[in-house]
Amino acid sequence: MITARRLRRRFYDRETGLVARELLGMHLVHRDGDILRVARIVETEAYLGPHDLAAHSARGLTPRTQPMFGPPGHAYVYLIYGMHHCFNVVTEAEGHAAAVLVRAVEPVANVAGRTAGPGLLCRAMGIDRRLNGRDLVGDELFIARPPRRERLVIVRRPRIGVDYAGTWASRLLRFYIKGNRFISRL
DNA sequence: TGCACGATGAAC
DNA sequence: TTCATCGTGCAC
Repeated sequence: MITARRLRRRFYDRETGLVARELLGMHLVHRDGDILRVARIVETEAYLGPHDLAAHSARGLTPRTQPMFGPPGHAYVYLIYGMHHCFNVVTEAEGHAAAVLVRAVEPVANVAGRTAGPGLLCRAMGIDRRLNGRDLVGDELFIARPPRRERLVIVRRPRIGVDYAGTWASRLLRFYIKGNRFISRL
């Protein structure tokens, strides 16, 4: 059972940049009705908290950003540009309001269509706002260690689409697996 | 109640 | 480079 390899709460209750890096290579799992969709995480971005001007939590606690302010190991799913969903995992202690955006995945099982981009991977994996706030230490939506431990070369880059965030725009908080062909942008 | 805009993706 | 499309947050 893949649930035996599921990440526990304490994995998420750590520094967000570290969680973003360690999520690379992990398997994102969505029990979508009778179908178990599995994909390997290959690209992430860290959003550190209210002091990070690129983070949604920088505008304070609002109905939308509520999951970010909640306990670690929960999903934060929101709609962007009126048509695309973005999937994040909440990190660090409750109230810290940090999260990791999953930007690209590589299909492993029951995932069809393109997955190189936050909106595309949500569509391919059947993730939408119904899953907002979902506990990732559960059976419907979770992240699990891959069957084999592998050595990865990780690339660090500035985050995508946050040019408005002043000095925070240039921080190296985007991470991806070097050479992977599912990366959203080089 | 109105309005500017976005952690995107696709077309041109 | 432009545009589709609409929820969110904040101004009025």
